[in-house]
Parts: sequence; C-alpha cells; structure tokens
Amino acid sequence: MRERAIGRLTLYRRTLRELDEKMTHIFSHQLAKMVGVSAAQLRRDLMPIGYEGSPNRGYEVAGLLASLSQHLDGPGSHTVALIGVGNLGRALLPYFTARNPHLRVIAAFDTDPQKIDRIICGCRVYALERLEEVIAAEEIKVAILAVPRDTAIDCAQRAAGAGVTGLLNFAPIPLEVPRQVFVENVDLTMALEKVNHFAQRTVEVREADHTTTD
Amino acid sequence: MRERAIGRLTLYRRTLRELDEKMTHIFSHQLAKMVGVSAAQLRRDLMPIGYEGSPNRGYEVAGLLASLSQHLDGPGSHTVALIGVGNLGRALLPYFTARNPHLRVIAAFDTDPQKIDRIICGCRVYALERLEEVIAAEEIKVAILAVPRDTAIDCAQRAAGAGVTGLLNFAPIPLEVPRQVFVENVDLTMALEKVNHFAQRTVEVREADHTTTD
DNA sequence: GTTAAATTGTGAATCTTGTAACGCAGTTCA
DNA sequence: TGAACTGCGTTACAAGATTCACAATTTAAC
Repeated sequence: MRERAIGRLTLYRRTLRELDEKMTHIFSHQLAKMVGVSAAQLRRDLMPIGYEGSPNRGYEVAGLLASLSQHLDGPGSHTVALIGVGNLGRALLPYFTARNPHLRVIAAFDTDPQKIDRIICGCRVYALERLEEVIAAEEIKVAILAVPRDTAIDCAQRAAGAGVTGLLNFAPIPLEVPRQVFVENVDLTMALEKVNHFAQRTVEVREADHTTTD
Repeated sequence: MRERAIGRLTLYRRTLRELDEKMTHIFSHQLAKMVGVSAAQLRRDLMPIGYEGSPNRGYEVAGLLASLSQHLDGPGSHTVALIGVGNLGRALLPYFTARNPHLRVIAAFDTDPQKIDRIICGCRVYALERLEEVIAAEEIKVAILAVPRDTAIDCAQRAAGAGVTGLLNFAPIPLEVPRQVFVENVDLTMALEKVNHFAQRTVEVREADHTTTD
C-alpha cells in the first residue's frame, strides 16, 4: 500500500481508540475532521483494508479499529530499540512510552559509560557494543536512530545486520541499508527551516497586501 | 515554490555549509549523493533560485550557498519561540540551538512555575500568559508547538494572533489557524507506527522468500 | 411499501511530485 | 582549430496522490 496512506491509517486508529468507549458508530466526515483530512481521502484510505461501513450509520468504531490494527500491525514482536540516548533520545523514550502501549521500547544503546546499565522509563541502556547481541536475542525489528550524524550510517548497518527491518532515522544523513529495510527520515532542522521560509514569505505577502490595499 | 522542494533546499544549504571550507566547487551529482537525492532532482530544485553553475566545474560552493540563503531566509527576524517546555521541548531546545546558529530560539513558554524565569540553553522561559506580549515585542514569526494535545489548538491560535506566521507542530491534532499561517506537522508516533508497519511487512516478505526458495 | 435523506465506495479528473531525456555551453586534448 | 566529453538547465513524460462527482445502498419515516 502507498506510504502516505499508511501514515494516515495510524492516525485514524489513534483517534478511534479514544472514541471507542464514547460512541459505537462514526461517519467518515466526522473522523476525517478530527484527524484533519478530507472525508473523501479517508474513505479512499480505508478502501484497501476491506472494512465496509454502512450508509446512514457510518463505520462501526470497534470493527474498524480491529480491522485497522490487523492491517497495520504485522504478526511480529512490536518491540523497539533506541540507538543513542542523548538529548533527543532521552526525550523520545518517555514520549513513546507514554503514548503507545502497543509499541514498547525495550532496549536502548549508548556509548556513555555513565548511562550504561541504567534503566530509563523502564528501558535498559546497553553498551553500544552489544547492539547485535541484544537485538538478535530480543528479535527486535524496529529501531529509532538518534545518534550523532557521523555514527549514524554505521549504527544503521549494524542494526540491519542484526535483523532490524525498519528504522526511524533522526540523523540528517542518508542511511545505507539493504533495500528491504524501511527507513523513515525525520529531519527536525529541515522542518524548522521550512517553517521559517514560509513564515517569512507570509510576512512579505502580508506587507504586499498592505501596500496594495493602502 | 513547491513545498517539498523547499525542504530539500535546506538540506543542500546545510551540506554546503560544511563543505564551504573544504572545496570551492561541487558537481550536482556529488551534492545530490551527500543529501540522498538524484542529481536531476537537485538541478531541478535549484532552477527557481536562479543560481547558475558552470559545466565542467559545477557550482561554486560559496556562491550557491549565498544564493540559497537569500531564497530560503526572508527579510525577517529569524527568531523562534518554543511553546511548551516538557520532555520534548527541553530536548528540542539544545537540539536546535546546537545545530542552527541562524535560527535562534529566544523565548520559551510554559505553565509550570518551576520552570518560569529559568534560562535553558540561553533561552528564557516565560509564563504562558505572557505569550502574546513577548511574541509581539520580539516580533517572533516562527513558533515550535510542543504542548499537550488538549492545549495545542488554543496555543496555536494565540500565537497566530500575536503575529506568528509559521508553526512547527508536534501535537497530534489539526490546528485551527488563519490560512496564511504555515503549519508543518511532525507526528512522531505516526512515524514510528509507520516504520513498524513496513518493518513487519518486510518480515513477512522475508519469510515468504524463504519458503519459496526453500 | 414507498419515499426521502444521507452516506458509502469508487471511477474519473486534477493537481503534485519525481524521473528521464536532450540540447547547449564550457573544457580538454589532439 | 575542431572534435569529443562532461555537466548544466529545461522540457517532456510518468507516477502518485488528492479531490470531485455520482451511482448504489441502507435506514427511517410515513
């Protein structure tokens, strides 16, 4: 399925989870508004998962939820490793732990001896040398990469070699991994600079508007 | 200009900044590889900014850098506000401060009395009530929204009302702001779940491969 | 049982994004 | 000098995503 759509499916699921006890049915336009997409897009996204709503009653919340989860989660483990426990890593740990009980971060890795063997948010920090060992033993398939840029490529390759098939990469550098490994890049600096660009442009537009209407 | 392309322009600039002292010229395919895009796409992205490279010598690093910055940064202030100094906010502050000297986070806001008036990473934390006042006084145009979901919409509206025209939103909820305000949503939970989905799928594919080749 | 209202699922159209191809201009080397 | 490279800028094309529009369908009301 198309990548963007999968991302939105997770949003639908998250929203539905909160609705689950409040209502039994929901219309596409209602759910769409809560998530911030158009109703047409939501319906199109749902098409491939095969769950059908009924006209005049919409989707059954529980049923759609189950159907979404079945499609989103595979048969695998749903455990995650965090590589790099720096500033960002230490923030991501409680962030994900608090939000998603289904996806547990069960192992972290760092080179700092101060951090090794400590337990943060219920997650043990291992020495980076033990990356392959622990990932293989726990059969972890997903890793969050929050290491400095210079070590990112190496860490990614080692993780992939140990069996990881999905990477959430915060390092601003293209990773080099086998094609079957899925990589999602999150570049926060890029995002902020992009916002800045359009924010500045809006200032110009506003000023232009001002002068023309003046 | 197209939104995706602007994001890539920031990547080109960032990479060029590091190259600036190492080499005077660079070819499109070299820079493209460092950033992780195709050479054709890079050249295409550069088209609208009007900077011309020369065949057989490529682009002049310093010149392209200047041209990029001129197009990316507007005439405005280049200052940023951080709204919400929780786990994520406290991590983002040093993250952005360390990485981008051009884009300075100069004000943070929170409701926690413990944090108010403290200075973190050279950035003062104000009471949330003073949001409008400080943003207007400092003429801040860009804000990072790292508050709990329930307060995000309200904070966004207040920021927009005070003159902010660009928002980097980490709250997993659609904001309601005037159309001219640019919003970039970063949903970390969605990103991780997306990675998980494709990681699990890869496991299936691998197993399928295994059985067929077996 | 029939009608009316509302919503779904989906084909077609539109818009956006990425890729490939190609002419052109410098540069090098004979 | 000119012939052959090499890489740039641009245009044309393909792929992908989003929106539009509407027939089909279900329920509620009468």
